[in-house]
Amino acid sequence: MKNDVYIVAGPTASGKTAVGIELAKQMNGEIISADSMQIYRGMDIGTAKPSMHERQGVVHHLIDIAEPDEPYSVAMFQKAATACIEDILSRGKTPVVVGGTGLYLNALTYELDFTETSHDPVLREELMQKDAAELHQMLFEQDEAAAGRIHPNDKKRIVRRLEILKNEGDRSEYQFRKPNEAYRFIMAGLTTDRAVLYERINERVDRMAGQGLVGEVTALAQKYTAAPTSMQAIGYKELLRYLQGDITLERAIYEIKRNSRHYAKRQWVWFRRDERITWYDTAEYNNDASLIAQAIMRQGNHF
RNA sequence: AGGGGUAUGAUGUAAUGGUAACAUUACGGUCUCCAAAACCGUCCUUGAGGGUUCGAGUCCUUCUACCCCUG
Repeated sequence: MKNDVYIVAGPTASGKTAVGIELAKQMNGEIISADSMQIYRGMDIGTAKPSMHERQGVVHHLIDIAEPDEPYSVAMFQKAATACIEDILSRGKTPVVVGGTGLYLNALTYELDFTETSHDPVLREELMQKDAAELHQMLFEQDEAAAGRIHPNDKKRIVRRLEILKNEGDRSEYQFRKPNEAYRFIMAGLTTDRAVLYERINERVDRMAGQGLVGEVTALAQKYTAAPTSMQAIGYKELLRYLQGDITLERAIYEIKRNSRHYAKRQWVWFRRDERITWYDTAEYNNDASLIAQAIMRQGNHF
């Protein structure tokens, strides 16, 4: 019999953190964060990282495991999260994966093939200099199928594909979305009325500002000169521009709110098409994390 | 109150009298190692009325609103 692995997904500010903690408390579980930004140490306020107090003694994995200037990727997450699941199960506890990074969750629930591809920063840099049309032409010559699938303007994916082709040849034979059969995934999605969520996002950004987000970003900017991935995070990239004097603080806050709304929208789109997810409208549960956790446990039992 | 100026989508702007355009927002979507990233698509406009003209965002006129100057 396969072991259960609970997954709590949903857009930002939908209440995943609290529900995950309740779920873990009620079923003797531990939490694995599937969040591409809570990975980084020191990025606390802006990523809405749960404080030690909020964690209520529940063990959290994959939070604060990298420095902001260290590279991190899905491939590393896939490996680390799988190890965490095994570790938690071996101690007789239940893994509860909580997170809003869709690709990370897919890396766990599907058998995405991230076999050792040597990163080739030199090649990448070189290719990024070229214009999109030229790159797409190069891709077309080497892999017609991929060229058809990837939009000519999508430089990032074209370059990535060329990198794979150069370093390990064609591996187009792999299945597209092959489910990971190793565990029984119980997938729950949290959602609520769009206008309500957007309002909550706006309020949360104001709260983060009040809690000292500007100070947090200032400290990080002083400590790390180059942090390519982590400083793309919403709340950080905008405030960096403010600190450099490019935009006003008011404008930065406005952009953080807007970018957070866009992000939430993309998360919806991503998760909505995943028919394995059972959705819970948090308003129907009075936004009570404990009640929602109980409903998700019933979902697990009825599977 | 007198004089001058401006009026184009939600916002900022463009259009020798000749198909009203661009960016942002909003909305919809894509996704196999930077994913809070990257990329694609859709909607919405000439302040109101009258006139000149084959044809008006553009020229004339009245009104309205806003801005500046004077007292």
